[in-house]
Amino acid sequence: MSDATPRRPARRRMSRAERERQMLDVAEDVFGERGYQATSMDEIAERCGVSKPMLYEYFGSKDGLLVACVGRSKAELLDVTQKAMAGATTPEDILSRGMVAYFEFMDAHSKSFAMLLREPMAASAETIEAVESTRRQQSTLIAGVLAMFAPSAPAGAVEAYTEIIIGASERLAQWRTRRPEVSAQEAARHMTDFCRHGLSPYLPDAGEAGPAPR
Amino acid sequence: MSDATPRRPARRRMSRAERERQMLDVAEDVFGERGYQATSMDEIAERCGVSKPMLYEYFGSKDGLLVACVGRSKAELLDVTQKAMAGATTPEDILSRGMVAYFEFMDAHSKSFAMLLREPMAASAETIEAVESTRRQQSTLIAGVLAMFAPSAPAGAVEAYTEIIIGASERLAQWRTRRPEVSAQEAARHMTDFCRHGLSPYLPDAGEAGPAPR
DNA sequence: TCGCGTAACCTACTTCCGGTAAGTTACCGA
DNA sequence: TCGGTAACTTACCGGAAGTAGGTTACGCGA
Repeated sequence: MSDATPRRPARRRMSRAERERQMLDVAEDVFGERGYQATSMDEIAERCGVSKPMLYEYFGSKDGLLVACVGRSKAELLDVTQKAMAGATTPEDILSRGMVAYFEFMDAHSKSFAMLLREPMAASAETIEAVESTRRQQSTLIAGVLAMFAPSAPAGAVEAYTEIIIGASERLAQWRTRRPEVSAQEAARHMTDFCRHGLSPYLPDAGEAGPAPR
Repeated sequence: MSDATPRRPARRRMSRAERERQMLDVAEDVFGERGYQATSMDEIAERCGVSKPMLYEYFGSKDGLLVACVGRSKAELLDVTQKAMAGATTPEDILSRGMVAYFEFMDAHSKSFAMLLREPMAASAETIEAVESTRRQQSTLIAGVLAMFAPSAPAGAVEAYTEIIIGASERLAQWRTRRPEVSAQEAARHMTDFCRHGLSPYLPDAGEAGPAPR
């Protein structure tokens, strides 16, 4: 009556690499569902069909697990955005394609990335550093594009503009999680329009075009 | 040898309002120093010269305490930015003064606000909501300005631009914590320049001015 | 096909911290 | 001076991160 099923259907042994990938998949899901704080290592372990010490064997700590998740996505994000920008020629096109790829990546990882943008926090300096490192990676990409197409811009401005673009992109990505009817293309268009001309088309003429004076 | 001092110098009774203010001051400090996660309620209690249950008496939970801190700053931020913008007339001036006030506010609360921007997360939905509420407050302010000076802009764009400005501001504020040599005025100027004309002054002509086509 | 080394895995614990129940002290007004 | 109440405390609970040490099963050579 009791154990007609030996109760060991899903629990099979796996190689290190295989188990590691599974753990990362599960962790990304659970972190995305519950948020970092509310996620317990026991739950991740259980969903993996494995006991808690295995997670510590593989990732050292709860932070370590999150950092590993971030690290995996980081590589993917760079790959996706770089490939998207590769085909373009004009600055507008580069920015536009890059932004579309960025927003589409966020769609694919919406749950877990929304968490990262919303709550990078909780955790250790290491986690923050991992997220910042992802930002730096994207910043480098953007700064390169800016330097290439706007060689006349002062260095300080390039750096500031890079930060502006990063911050704006992340905020727009979060906004889209609350406004799912806004497509990745629309969001990217808002972004490129704003970057291209800023608010000048809508403002009363006060100084016309040309590099900002003073 | 042991207790020549009766060891009760700071520990005095206080009225509810007085104690509450002190707790918020201490909590803002400690959260700013250690980050949310790494801060223990015991430490805040000790620094207040009071026992832990008092904190729970006053704020209900660790989250509640953080939310109260955020709430207090929220009012101050709105006040400061609104007052700064009051004297201006042109859109550029409004934006510029608002941004300077914002960055100066961040300087004054640098530790704790850097934490909020860096790690809004850790905590509950309530905490996130408190931070988002602060953003909404500032968004309303910005959207109002946009609507007033750019009535021709489509509604969808206004909303998106508001998000862009919020995200960009926060990111620039964080950037300044790593680049202390950048003054609030400089950062504000980068922001206003970018908003006014975007990248167009630096880009090769591809379509001139006018509202973004397509 | 038998054994044996090792990599995958588990049970059972400690510690730390958020949160709470129930009791104690000191101020204030009558 | 004395009682009521607001401010405050000690001493605890439960849950989750992290760990020590032992166990199982798979691969592989003889």
